[in-house]
Amino acid sequence: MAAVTPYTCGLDAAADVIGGKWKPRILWALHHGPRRFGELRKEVSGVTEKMLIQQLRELESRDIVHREVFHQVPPKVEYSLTTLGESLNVALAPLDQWGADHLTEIEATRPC
Amino acid sequence: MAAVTPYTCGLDAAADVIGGKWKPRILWALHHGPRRFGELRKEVSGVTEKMLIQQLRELESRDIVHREVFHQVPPKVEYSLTTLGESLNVALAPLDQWGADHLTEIEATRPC
DNA sequence: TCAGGTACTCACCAAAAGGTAAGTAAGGAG
DNA sequence: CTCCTTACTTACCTTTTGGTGAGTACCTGA
Repeated sequence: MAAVTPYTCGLDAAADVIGGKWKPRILWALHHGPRRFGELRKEVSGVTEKMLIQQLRELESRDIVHREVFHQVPPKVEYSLTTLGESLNVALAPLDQWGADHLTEIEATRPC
Repeated sequence: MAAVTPYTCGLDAAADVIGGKWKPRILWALHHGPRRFGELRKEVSGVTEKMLIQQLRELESRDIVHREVFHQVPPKVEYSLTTLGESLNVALAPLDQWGADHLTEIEATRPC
């Protein structure tokens, strides 16, 4: 019998979902409520439009974020967390806390 | 005033530590106690020697895992979690749980 | 003398991820 | 008729990450 899942544990699966340079920051930004594309671009500083869209699309296809288009000119698109996305953020909270708690150590051992 | 930290939140810092294709699985394998290099190679199925060492070295430099050499022939090296590593694993537990809980959805929306 | 077992180490290559810069669409304002 | 805003989209390039396969060091036991 071959493995039914490509993942070896839940952590493995979760890592697949939040993997990518900008996803944690996007998730964190959306934690405070729906955001427009342009707002996210500002809040997630350093991200380019291409990367932001790419990551949002991936999160959308994973049903982590919801995309709502308002048919206006100029266009308006709002991104928000789905129920699944909110539960993911809840699971992410302890990790965020860990990172905050050990920020000094983490920075001290940062490569380069 | 420039930012003092390269990280924008704890999650960002944590992601930097656990980033890499094999780190979550290595961490999970070490959760059950110290492991020799050869044991990890078997438990983390699919990993090559080069990648395993590389990731272990990174975790070691971040003070997440401890490396202990036994001066024998043939050589024996044991890897185990440090206190920091254990606390990281604790923070990772909810994420693992989330992944396990939503395995079906995650698989269903997997690209390719 | 030589194979065996363990933990690496290295040179080289392939693939994936990320970055840059320019362009598109749509309609309202001037 | 042109500019403005917003949210993308595309082509192309660079960087990072991961993979392959071979080689090394060490002592032991046959």
